[in-house]
Amino acid sequence: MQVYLPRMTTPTSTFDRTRSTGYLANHMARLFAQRLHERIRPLGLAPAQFMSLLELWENDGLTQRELVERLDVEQATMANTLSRMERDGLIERRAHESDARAKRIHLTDRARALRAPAEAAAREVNALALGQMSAEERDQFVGWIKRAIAGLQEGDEGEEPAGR
Amino acid sequence: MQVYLPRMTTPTSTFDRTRSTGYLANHMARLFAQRLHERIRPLGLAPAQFMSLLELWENDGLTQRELVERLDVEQATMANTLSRMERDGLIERRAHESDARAKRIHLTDRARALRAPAEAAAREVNALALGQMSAEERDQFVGWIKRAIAGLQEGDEGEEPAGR
DNA sequence: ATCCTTTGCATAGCTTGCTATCAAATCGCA
DNA sequence: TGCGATTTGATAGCAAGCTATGCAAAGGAT
Repeated sequence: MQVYLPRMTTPTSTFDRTRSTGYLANHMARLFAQRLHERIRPLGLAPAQFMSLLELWENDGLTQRELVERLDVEQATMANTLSRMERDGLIERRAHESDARAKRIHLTDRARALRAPAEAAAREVNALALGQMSAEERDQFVGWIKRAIAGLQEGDEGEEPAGR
Repeated sequence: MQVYLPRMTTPTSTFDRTRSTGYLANHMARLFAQRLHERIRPLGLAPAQFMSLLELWENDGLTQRELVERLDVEQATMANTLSRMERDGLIERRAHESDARAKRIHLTDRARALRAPAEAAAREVNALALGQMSAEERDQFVGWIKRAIAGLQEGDEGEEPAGR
């Protein structure tokens, strides 16, 4: 039954961060990055470099633009990450054969050699997070994250009006 | 039935980032931050400032150390965030009454006034992400994120041996 | 052929995360 | 009492995310 409670001057728990998906997503992502970083640091890698390598290991010679589209980061972010990777001897930027503006990103031998240990590190970190879950639970978890991503992408302010 | 396939020189899809929880968690968190930022930017707020305000709105006068523990970021990160908030007139650092090292963080009127619109923005973003999910699904999703967080925290290398 | 727009990349400047150090204050204990 | 160890906070330096700009090359339309 509904009863009247004395009105508090300060509203309590108006927004509970410990129950906010956005807050928890941020926390979880920071922890993922930390655990990954401590494991790949000995390889001379940082998390965003590993992310870029994941794509380049499969598709050597992509342009910066293609990487940007596949990894969904801003062009400027990718340009800076690639510069650090070039500095560290992981990639080379070679001229594009038919477009003088573009450059093809090619892996060095060093970068190719890091594939197995780096991927093993990432699998280790995923296992930490998913530890107790069954295969079905993991699939459902991943599915929900993907649904959340889709919802957040639709919510983009600058979204193009459909059909253009 | 198991058949032998020709051995590829390059292992294909050794690690599929589109199925990696860590990769997806990073992507989801970036999108959450982007959607939140576009909504609270007009208020003069950035995401980490909002996160700190969530705690200070409930507990004005915490020390930096207390904020660090509650939000699980490094002390240096919090010190810098607080400096920007001070610069922007959101907080004041006042002397602690019994410990000359510590400072109490107090909100300004401006910060207090931003509570309602900022929390509304955050709720909007959460709704974008959770859009179609039922209440039960949301609870389960949040529960799994928390389990992942717990697993990742245990996996901390520098963890203290239990009982010390 | 010549403009104008679009595209690919680089750069500057900002926030937020991290590690590593440092100074000052406090605490604990001999 | 005093001294070493711990604690609190600031600062430097780096990675990686973002927006905003600028430039040169490519493409398109007239």
